[in-house]
Amino acid sequence: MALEHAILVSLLEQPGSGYELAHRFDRSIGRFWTATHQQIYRVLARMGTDGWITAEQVGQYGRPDKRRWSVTGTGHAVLTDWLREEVQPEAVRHELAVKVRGAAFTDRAGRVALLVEVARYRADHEAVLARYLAGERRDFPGGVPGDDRAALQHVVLRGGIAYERMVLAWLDDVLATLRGLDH
Amino acid sequence: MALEHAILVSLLEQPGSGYELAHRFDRSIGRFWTATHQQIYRVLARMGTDGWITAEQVGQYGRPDKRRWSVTGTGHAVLTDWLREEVQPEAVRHELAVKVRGAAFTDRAGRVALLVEVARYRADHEAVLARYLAGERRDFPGGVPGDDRAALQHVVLRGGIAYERMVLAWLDDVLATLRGLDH
DNA sequence: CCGATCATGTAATGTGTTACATGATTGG
DNA sequence: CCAATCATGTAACACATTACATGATCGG
Repeated sequence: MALEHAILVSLLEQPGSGYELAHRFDRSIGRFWTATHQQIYRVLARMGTDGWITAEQVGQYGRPDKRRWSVTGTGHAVLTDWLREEVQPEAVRHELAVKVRGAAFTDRAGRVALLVEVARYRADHEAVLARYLAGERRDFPGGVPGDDRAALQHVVLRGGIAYERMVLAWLDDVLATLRGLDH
Repeated sequence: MALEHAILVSLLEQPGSGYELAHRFDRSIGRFWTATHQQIYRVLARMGTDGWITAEQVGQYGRPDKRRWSVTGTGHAVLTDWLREEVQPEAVRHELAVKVRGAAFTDRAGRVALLVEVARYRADHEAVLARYLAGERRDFPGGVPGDDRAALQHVVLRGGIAYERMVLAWLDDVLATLRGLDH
């Protein structure tokens, strides 16, 4: 219901090709909305025919041509309307929580395997946190807010940082709990 | 990829009908995996034909008959195999974060509307936290762990509590940021 | 010359959502 | 008698994922 809107925000921040958008959805935007390039191309095509965005053909020397999409007046209006709608409760899908409860129904070897996997998963999240903190130092040095756009991007990044810190603390709790089970 | 597994865990904890499962997915399991009754019935049927679960017809006086599903040996084996697989990175979909960044492209009135909506959303999360804490007092009084299953259920609940506290703190940050923008 | 990057897509399948559909009992 | 709860499903559609497909240039 909102990939369109995430794309509108991203193109308003910076016009670009489907390929570039796919990369942003792997990096900055992907922190809070994921999408693959296949999804993005399909939705861009629909948004184009609906008049929310327009493409400008950009010839590049030694590169395939690309289409630089930017948001039209209609697209901007669609976004402002959407911003006024209620925020829907998030659909939660936390696989690890299912596995932790499932650990009650496996043997000692299975629990040890889960413990190892949780430790690996924890390392992934530690790396994500490190990336966020590096991005924060790079893009928001000194903690002084620039313009409104930067202030809003920064508060979203702080959300990502807070999320990762919470996850790491919880994973420590999970590890301690798994270690404390009767074997 | 894992609604089946969430259902296996839930049925191992307690056999029950599709209707009952739908309710659990509205309450306890729904904290970390959401599903509607239509999805659940479809998946239950497939799991039944695959031999992961079996139904026992339960006649009830003054109620429609129901099918009490329970997990077979095959189903249990499917679950233990799945527990050994890698945990996939979660697909993040955080609509509010998109809206916050989108707020850079709307006018003062739109930002005020968003502020009001964030406050409402915050109240929802405060209510969820209160429910979790009440559930914790009810199901895990004194903080003394019972058996393994209770210890695992409790650590998952603590994760939900930590998540809600993190969200509330971040929403305060968002509210302060929105109030601090140049108008 | 080979792998990475740039750039765009189609096709098939799987999953999720919304709407529709039925019918009984219990409690107010 | 009416709304809520128990109980089960189908059908249509929307959305997401995975696999397949192409073809150019740049750097080592």
